[in-house]
Amino acid sequence: MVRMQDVAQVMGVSTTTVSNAFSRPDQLSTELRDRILTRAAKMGYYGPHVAGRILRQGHANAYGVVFMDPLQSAFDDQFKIQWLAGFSDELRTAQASLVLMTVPATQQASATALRNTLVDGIAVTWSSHPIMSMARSQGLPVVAGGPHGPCYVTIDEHAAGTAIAAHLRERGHDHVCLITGPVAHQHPTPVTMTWADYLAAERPNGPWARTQGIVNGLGPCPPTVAQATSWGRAAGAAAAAAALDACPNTTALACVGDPLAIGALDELNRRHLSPGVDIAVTGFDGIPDTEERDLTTIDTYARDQGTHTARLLVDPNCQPRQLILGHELIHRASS
Amino acid sequence: MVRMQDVAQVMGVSTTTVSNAFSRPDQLSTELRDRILTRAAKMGYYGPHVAGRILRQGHANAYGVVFMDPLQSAFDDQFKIQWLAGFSDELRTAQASLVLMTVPATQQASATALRNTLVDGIAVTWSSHPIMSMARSQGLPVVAGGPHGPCYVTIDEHAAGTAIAAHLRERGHDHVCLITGPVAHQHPTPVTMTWADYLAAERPNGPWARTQGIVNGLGPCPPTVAQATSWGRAAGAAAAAAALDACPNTTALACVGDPLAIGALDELNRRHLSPGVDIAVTGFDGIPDTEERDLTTIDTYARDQGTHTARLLVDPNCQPRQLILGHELIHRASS
DNA sequence: TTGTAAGCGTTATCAG
DNA sequence: CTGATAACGCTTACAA
Repeated sequence: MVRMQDVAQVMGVSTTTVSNAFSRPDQLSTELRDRILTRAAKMGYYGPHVAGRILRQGHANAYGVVFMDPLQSAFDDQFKIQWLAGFSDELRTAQASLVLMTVPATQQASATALRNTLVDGIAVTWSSHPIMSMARSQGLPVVAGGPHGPCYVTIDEHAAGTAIAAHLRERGHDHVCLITGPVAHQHPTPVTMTWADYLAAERPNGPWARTQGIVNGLGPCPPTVAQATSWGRAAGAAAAAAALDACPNTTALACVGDPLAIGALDELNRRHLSPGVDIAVTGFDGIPDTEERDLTTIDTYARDQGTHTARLLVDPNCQPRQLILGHELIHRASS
Repeated sequence: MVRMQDVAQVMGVSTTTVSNAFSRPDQLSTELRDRILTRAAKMGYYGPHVAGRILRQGHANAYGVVFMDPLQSAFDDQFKIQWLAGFSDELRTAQASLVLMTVPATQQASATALRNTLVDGIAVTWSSHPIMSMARSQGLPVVAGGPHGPCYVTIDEHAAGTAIAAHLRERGHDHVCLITGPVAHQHPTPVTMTWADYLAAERPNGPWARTQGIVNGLGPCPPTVAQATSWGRAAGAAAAAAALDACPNTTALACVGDPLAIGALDELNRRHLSPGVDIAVTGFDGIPDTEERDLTTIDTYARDQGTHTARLLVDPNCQPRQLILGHELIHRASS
């Protein structure tokens, strides 16, 4: 490998001058700089070695995004995709690198990840992960995807939930079924229950705030709950089926995520029921697919959340550091 | 910042011993190791600094994946998503980091990217990009996504194209329209033409091999060509509409990518034509959506391609280094 | 405008 | 099992 020193030696100048030729053009004459650059190229020297620069400067200009599961599950999630697109674009304009980290939610895995990854900060897309506190205690900047810690980007999930519930109430729905995914407990098949039972059984994990928001917005008419086996579309269809069978008088399905809601629409199709006419369906997040399916939902501006997260990471002086972005009710034919 | 040396000094041992305590447990007594580790933790030392290690060892244990466009377009592409999932899983088992690089296809951008990114090798998902030769000339390992250079992972695109064309011929289709995306030239609206004209007008970029394979497989009945304005679903629908209007006797639409084909199915729906009965439609790549739409396609095993690419990158001794993986015709109702 | 020299934090080698 | 020493390749005060 040819080093900066080699170039300097051949040219009969100091390494400083060669360094400047590459990184601080204003520190030497254009003429000398050009000579150095062309000579370096001829010698097979293509510029300062990244590792050396990083060690010296003390930062890598790279930021990590933490996902819990095998990446596949993140890519199946349009919300995360949109979020990542925004995040990535912002990093690119800042000339920074993006490192994708898949880290199981354990102390062990978090420690290993932090010891093997060279980044100047990390973003965690959803709620809590042991890596968050671990990174913070090591002095590594962290931007969270929920209202935890000193720096985060989120929306007012509770208010958003309330808004969509209010939308349903205005339309006279007083037999709502809430369709949600696995939170603390995972069942092998969809389970239906009363809100009171659900409240007693589950822990406030996952999108708890939006769930509570929906229920609060429903006011005096607590929903029944159908708990799907995953947050995906097929699981949503199965849960909708279970809900409709268990509570035939249901007039609306309030889903805690868009994929669940799209699955519910699938199930209505299968039963030749018309969404928005026979039964209302609402989603949550505003992923692109909701438009085609004409699904009423809350747009949580995933892309913007990603953009702002990157901005906080790149610029430690960016204020404020606890961002609660807006959301928007998208009223479509499904309600 | 607390360094390894500080720990060594406090403990009254050499830095070597502290280093060993973290990285080579067999080089010292368990008892001493434990004392060092607990003491280090107490001092706020969480393990060797990544940048130092990287500089010393000469490798970063990180690998880059290069995308041309803003990441959004990569995420809209299910083939790339699947590919990336396989790639990522393989890297994870190798304990290596994954760096996402979005690099416009210019010399300038490629040079900048290589100078700012710390990776031990890169993968380029499709065909040629200036960064490939640039990286190789700098001694950085490159795995390509097409049959170029010393190391690549691909399938026999020509054979795959021939296979799907043969499938159509067996079913008696002799008025096939080939639907493809923009290759060298981009038109503002879909354009239809004869194969001869297309051949004369376009350069052998993009998925040229699979296109030629399809045409060869069609044998004595050259297709007409409809060139869509992008590789996406909506563009596929528009191109299908143009094709059906221009050539009413068309009996089959052979699409060069699955999204185009799904768009074509959309258009058939709109015209109340039945895929596989009134008109045959075929796709290419075998993305997950094809199953639901009952689309005949070629599964190119995107995930496997990603996995093998990562393996070649991680293990420079892995042989052979020019992989042509298998593909499979998936016969469904659309033909 | 250019040069000198001191690190940045680690690990490999080799000797004890 | 432990320690001294020499890189790894670069940047940046500071001095000339």
